Amino acid sequence: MGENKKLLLIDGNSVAFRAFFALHQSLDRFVNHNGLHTNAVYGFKTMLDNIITSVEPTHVLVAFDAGKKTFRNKKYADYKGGRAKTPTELSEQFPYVKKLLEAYGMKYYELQNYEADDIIGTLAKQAEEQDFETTIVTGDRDLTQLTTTKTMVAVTQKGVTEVERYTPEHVEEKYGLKPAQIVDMKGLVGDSSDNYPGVTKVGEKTAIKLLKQFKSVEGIYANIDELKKSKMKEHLVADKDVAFMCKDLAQIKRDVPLEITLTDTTWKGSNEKELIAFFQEMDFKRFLEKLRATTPEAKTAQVIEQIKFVNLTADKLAEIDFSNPKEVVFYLEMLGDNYHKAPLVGFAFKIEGKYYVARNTDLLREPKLRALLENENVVVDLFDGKRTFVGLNRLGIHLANIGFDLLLISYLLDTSDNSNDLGKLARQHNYDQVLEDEQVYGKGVKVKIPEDDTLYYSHLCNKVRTIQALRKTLLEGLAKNRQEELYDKIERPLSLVLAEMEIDGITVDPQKLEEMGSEFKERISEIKEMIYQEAGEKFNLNSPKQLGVILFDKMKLPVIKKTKTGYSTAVSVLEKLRGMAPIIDNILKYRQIAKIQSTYIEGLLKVIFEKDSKVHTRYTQTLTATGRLSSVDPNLQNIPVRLAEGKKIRQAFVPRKKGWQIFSSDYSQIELRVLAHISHDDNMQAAFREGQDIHANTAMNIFELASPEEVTSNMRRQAKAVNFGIVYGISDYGLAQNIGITRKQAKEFIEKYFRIFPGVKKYMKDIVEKARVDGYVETLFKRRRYLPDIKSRNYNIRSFAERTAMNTPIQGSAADIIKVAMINMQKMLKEKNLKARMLLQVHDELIFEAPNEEIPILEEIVPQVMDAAVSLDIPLKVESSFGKTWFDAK
DNA sequence: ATCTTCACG
DNA sequence: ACGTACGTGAAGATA
Repeated sequence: MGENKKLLLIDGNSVAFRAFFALHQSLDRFVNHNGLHTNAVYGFKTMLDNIITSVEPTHVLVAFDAGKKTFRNKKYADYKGGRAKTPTELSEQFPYVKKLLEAYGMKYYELQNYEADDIIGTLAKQAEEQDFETTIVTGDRDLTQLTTTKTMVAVTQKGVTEVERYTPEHVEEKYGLKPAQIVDMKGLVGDSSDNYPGVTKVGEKTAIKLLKQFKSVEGIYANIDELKKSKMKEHLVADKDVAFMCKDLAQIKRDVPLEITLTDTTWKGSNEKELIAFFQEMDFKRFLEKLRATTPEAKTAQVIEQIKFVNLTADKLAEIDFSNPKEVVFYLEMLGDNYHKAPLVGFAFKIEGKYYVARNTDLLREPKLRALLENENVVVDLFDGKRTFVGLNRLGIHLANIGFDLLLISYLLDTSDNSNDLGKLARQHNYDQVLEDEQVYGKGVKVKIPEDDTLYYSHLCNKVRTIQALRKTLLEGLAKNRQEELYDKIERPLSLVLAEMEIDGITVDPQKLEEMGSEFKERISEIKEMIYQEAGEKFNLNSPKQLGVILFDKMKLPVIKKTKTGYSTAVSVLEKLRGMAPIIDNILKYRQIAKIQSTYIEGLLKVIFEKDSKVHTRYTQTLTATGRLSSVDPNLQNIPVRLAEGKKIRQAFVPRKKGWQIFSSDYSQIELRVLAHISHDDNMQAAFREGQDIHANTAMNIFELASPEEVTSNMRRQAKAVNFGIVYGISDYGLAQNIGITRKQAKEFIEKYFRIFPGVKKYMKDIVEKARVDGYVETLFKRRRYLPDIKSRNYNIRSFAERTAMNTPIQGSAADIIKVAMINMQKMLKEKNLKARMLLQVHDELIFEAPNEEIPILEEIVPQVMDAAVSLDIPLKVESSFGKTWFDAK
């Protein structure tokens, strides 16, 4: 029986200290939702996992120091004196380290008047007598004195994951001493962190030499006369009392009157449920996921209270009377991301306290249910209103009144944590009575709806319950942030506007794409041939790695930039190599056309819906950190426009009917106008009020010109880059890179800029300061972005957060403005009974299709509505155009 | 899954 | 001294 007993003893304080300082540089990133620092807990946990894996203990005890004073202070009042106070960021974590241990099912112990060392020493001795194999983990090398053939001491290295294992052999090898002599060495050398001095001028080297000769402190003094006359001898004689006292202090006690026995330290493993709860409290998301993924028991360990539900059928529906419901919580399930075509596989709802659930979504078309969803007086709470609206629309049902949208509100509360999975998101709000879809449906190619009714129906009902459970807290959060208006007046109505735009889709002419495709295909193979000729071999042109070998190894062209994995072959690099070899121009041309071909011709063709020859993008409303939309499947916000070849793609985007036009309006320099508004900069505001060309104006100022006529196109181009730089949170380096000037020149530009626009300079300073104080920045409409990195000690991380602080209110407010315009625009089109449809949003422009006869109306009302979206200190400016394709609307 | 590149505002 | 512009999505290669 004896040979299997393995005891693990951990010096809790020492390991927590090590963990804390090992992760000190990322202190700011380890903060949970309650503002608690968690780096030491995290490091401690990592250490525990490692040591458990390697030791596989049967018994565990974690010892802590109890209070400040111990018996050693009676012997030496200054023991551990002059120590810097434990940082509060660490001391606040000790209770949670203990909580972690409880979840791990590990005993911990502390005893007044003794240090953790002494508890460990005592138990190690007992373990020795009872034939345990013992491992001691600590950050303190003093404990190596406890090393024996049956007791190994693992001392944490720089981090906490690596340890140095001390066996008697290793001690011998490292110091040339027996473990028991470590105390003698301490007595001679002293310990600055424990604040006892040792013998003057005796360090580790001298101490070891002496101990090799005389075995112990006692031995040294018994034979002190044998030593030759030396300064060292004088010190030894003078500090004799000190040496004995220090040895005594360093000696770990092995007979502490413990109230626990080794039997009490028996370890039976961790409590999964408690661990999950604990990780949730700490916001240890990766550990949580790992736990769920790797331990099958974890799934069952998470107790989810079973919901009683009615499995709805047409027959049962007939018996139910939804007398006069005011409110319903509803969830529609689809299998797949693309809700324009994903199979509708089930639904669940709660009404008047009861849950109903079914697989067959056709039931929703039954008059009773349809009436419920289409009733304007019934508020429907849900998760992802846009998705639900589009899904129901496919059943011919028009969802009338959305109340609480869990996904949308969760995003508004914190734009940076934006999961689209209900279960994942619920856990972020500390609610765990629902699984993630991946856990129920699987992932990758194996995704499927469970055949087991109870399992599946419970999951759907759990989702409904989650929506209801989180409603109150999240709405309170919204109120606390004063974001009710942002939700009620902007995001919620916008979700429906977007739904309609997505459902409408935009017509794409596949023949046109095919036509262009075959043309590009020919050119690609021509250029390819030329490149292979010049390279002298064939290779995969799409591989930056292989291209790098050709250019930099074979052709010996100069390396301009490297990436993590090798040579960079990006455009900026190739441009610098231009003229050195004709191959470069061909590569650039190849890249340009290959991109158009693969992404925009082939890519777009793949996503055209057969039945209507349209593409139906999805706008992600809850993704970007700034409040912008994004567009996927296909992305219609990055259709080429800058270069002539790519721009042709736009010829394939056509109106849905003959005799219709594509109409487009865009905000001119909206971000700079927003900046002029929020910075209150007089000069910038004046420039906009006077309707000046802002970039030319900037050029005049930074180049100190007397009149606008002196502004050359190059000056204007550079000034424009400066303006962009300002919006992005300027740095001299970035600007220099961008316009190919020296960093010094860039710096001068920026300084001049700030002299001309002092209000802007002040804004930049103030907003960074605000972010530091509040922890977040806001847009005009109170959209919020948290910036914890702004306090980072890491220059790069902090600088990035500072630029973000400057940029987000600008980019985000511009996003707010166009969102308002979209809502008003859609309303206007309906009120005026126009056939025109709003189809696309590309950050600062709106794209419509309309019959010819409505074009003059749009020309009037679209700019009007966009203009009036918000009232700033300065006017907004909107420019419009139209044509028979998107290409022609320029 | 991650990296690199490149399309857009 | 540090080493970047802000915000996105898609394709293809490579591990």
